[in-house]
Amino acid sequence: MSLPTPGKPVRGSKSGNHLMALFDLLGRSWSMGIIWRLQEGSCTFRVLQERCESISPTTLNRRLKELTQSFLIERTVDGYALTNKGKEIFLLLKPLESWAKDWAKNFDTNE
Amino acid sequence: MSLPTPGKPVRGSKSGNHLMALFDLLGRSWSMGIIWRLQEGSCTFRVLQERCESISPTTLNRRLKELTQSFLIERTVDGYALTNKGKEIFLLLKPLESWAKDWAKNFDTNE
DNA sequence: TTTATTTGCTACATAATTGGTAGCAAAGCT
DNA sequence: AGCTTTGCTACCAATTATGTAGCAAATAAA
Repeated sequence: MSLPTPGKPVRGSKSGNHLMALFDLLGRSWSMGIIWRLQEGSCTFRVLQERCESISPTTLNRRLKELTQSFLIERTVDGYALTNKGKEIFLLLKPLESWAKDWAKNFDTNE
Repeated sequence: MSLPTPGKPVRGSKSGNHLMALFDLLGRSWSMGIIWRLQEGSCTFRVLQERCESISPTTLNRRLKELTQSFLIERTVDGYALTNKGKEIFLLLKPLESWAKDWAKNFDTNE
C-alpha cells in the first residue's frame, strides 16, 4: 500500500487534498489504535504488539513504517514513540473516547 | 465485514472496547470521507458518490449500511443525512482539517 | 566466551476487504 | 408508452490484512 501523502492523489481525492490524505492514513487498520496505544508511553515492537492485543507483526510493521514516514512516530532509545505531531494527533483523537462511551449506549448488548 | 459494535470483539479489542469499536468503524475505507462529505448537506446516493470523487458504488453502499446501523447516518426525504450523532462526530473530526494543512508542510512536494 | 533469551522483524500462504464495470428494477419525467 | 435518473446488486479482479513460523542480530546469563 502506498503512503497517502498530502499533495498526491489518495483514496478520497484525486487532487491530493490534505485532509483526505490524512483520512487515508488514519483510516487503515490499526493506525489510530497504534497511536492511541503508543501514547501510553514509548515501547518496543513486541510490547506494542501486546498492547494492541491482536495485531499481526506484518500489519504492525507496515503501519509503523507508514506512520514513521508520515512524521507521527519515531524511534528513540526507548523504542517506538510518538513525535510531537503524533502527540498532537492523539490530542485531536482523544475526545472520541468519551464520545464513544456515550455512543455505545445506543447498542443493544443482546443483539 | 461485520459491524464493529461496542461490547463485541472488534479489530483492536477482544473485549469490545468502545473506542476500539469506533476506530474499527471509522478506520474503514471512506468512512470518515463520507461523514465529511455528507456534512455539506443531505444528498442522494449518486450525488454522494460524486462528492467522494472516486468511491465505488459497492463500497459506498457498504459504508452507508454500516454507518446507518451505527446511528451516524439516516435516510430522510432529502436522501442520506447525518444524524445528530453523525454531526457530533463530524465536529470531533473537524479540527483534523486545519491540522492536516499544517502537517502537509512536512512533505516535500517533489518526492 | 559459549549458550540461552529476547527483540525486531520477514516469508509465505490464506482470508478478508476493496475496487471497477456492467447493468437491472423501480420511480419520475415527457 | 418511452426515456432518464436513481439506488443499488452481481461479479470478478486487485489489494490488504491475518496467522504462523522462524530467522538474524542484539542482549543477558552462565
